[in-house]
Amino acid sequence: MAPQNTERRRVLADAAIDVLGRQGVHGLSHRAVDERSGLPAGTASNYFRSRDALLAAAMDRVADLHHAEMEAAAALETAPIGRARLIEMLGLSLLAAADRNRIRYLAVCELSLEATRRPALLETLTAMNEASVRFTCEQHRALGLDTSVEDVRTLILLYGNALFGLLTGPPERITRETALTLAKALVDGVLGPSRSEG
Amino acid sequence: MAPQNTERRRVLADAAIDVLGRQGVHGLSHRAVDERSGLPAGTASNYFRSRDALLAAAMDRVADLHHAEMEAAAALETAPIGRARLIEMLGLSLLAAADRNRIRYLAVCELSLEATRRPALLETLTAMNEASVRFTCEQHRALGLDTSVEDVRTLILLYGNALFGLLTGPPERITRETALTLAKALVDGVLGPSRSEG
DNA sequence: CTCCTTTCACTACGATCGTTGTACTACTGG
DNA sequence: CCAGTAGTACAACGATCGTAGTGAAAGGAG
Repeated sequence: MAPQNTERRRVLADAAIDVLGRQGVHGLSHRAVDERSGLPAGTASNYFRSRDALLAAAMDRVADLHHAEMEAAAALETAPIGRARLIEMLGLSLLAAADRNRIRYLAVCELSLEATRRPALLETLTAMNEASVRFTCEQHRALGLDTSVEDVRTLILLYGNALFGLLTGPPERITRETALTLAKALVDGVLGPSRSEG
Repeated sequence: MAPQNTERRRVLADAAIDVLGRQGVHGLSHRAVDERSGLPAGTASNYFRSRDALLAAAMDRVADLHHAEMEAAAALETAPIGRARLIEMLGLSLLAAADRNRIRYLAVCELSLEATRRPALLETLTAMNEASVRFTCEQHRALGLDTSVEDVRTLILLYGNALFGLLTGPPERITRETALTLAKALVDGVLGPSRSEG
């Protein structure tokens, strides 16, 4: 029977994300995950009996990490903020994702593309996106911004994909400056130039 | 010796793009390209002796197609245009890429991600991007818009990646309406709200 | 202690992969 | 007509893949 040990499953899922980010979908195999995790050979195939299951585990784990990060970021900011501060927050978050968490978000890109062909992945991916939208909506309200749901959706779509551009482009373009420029373009473009400057 | 027959190389490269778009990088193999192209088994491995060469061929071909398409689109519009028309052009181009040419641009996304780990691919990819930037600059000038090089660069980065979002998201969101909304956000965000309405 | 169930490490199998090599075919100039 | 050359089809190699199975360890029940 397939073992349930959650801690090991987590370790394996993290290793899978690492492999995805570094070697891409083509590099993901049970054996590669075994090596990356440092666990004995055969362990990955033992916990996730198929490659599909491995992919799904990586996707789930990535969604969890993403949610945790969102909540952590939200906890830092509670008082109402203005347009300028919103841009800064978005820009810094963009930079962190492209720089510090580069490998993980590269894995997200790989998984997003893979989800195109795997309904199961697409499901948790869109769920993750919907959660982001809901969460960001609440967050905007808490910060005193009355952004519409549709605008938030557009903002998140553009944000996620500016990230893709940053990740796949020349690495030297991953700077605080570029990230802030992008964030400003996103916010100004979606919310309008300066409807509620504060 | 490796055969030079350009026509066959083109057919094989097109088949490789098709495989990339439909099955992803993981699905790309000499044999898969043979099947997709309808050519006899072994042909792909004959023309492109390694998988790397196959990937590079797909990348080159994609760049060629992209350039051809840009020039074709440019030929349709010669007189000066205003902000509104620019948004419409961008939006329709976005829609076409996500809908009509879906498979090909999915392949571009796969290749972009792969380029992260393959310097050779990254080279032609950034060359393709630079060409787009230069081309778009000239085009903007010809259309009576004085967009700065940096703004064009940002615009193209966001454009290319809004495309990623459209491609990887739920298919039902690929509509003329969404495309135009995105285009408007891009233009307004990068160029400012309405500095030179016309 | 003994038995039994659960968890785990490890092995084995067929299939497919990337790659290279070899034989057939269709032209070239003589 | 016959070499010689370039292009093509096809076969074969070891390596790796995805998956399933098997036997050992661990831990609780009687």
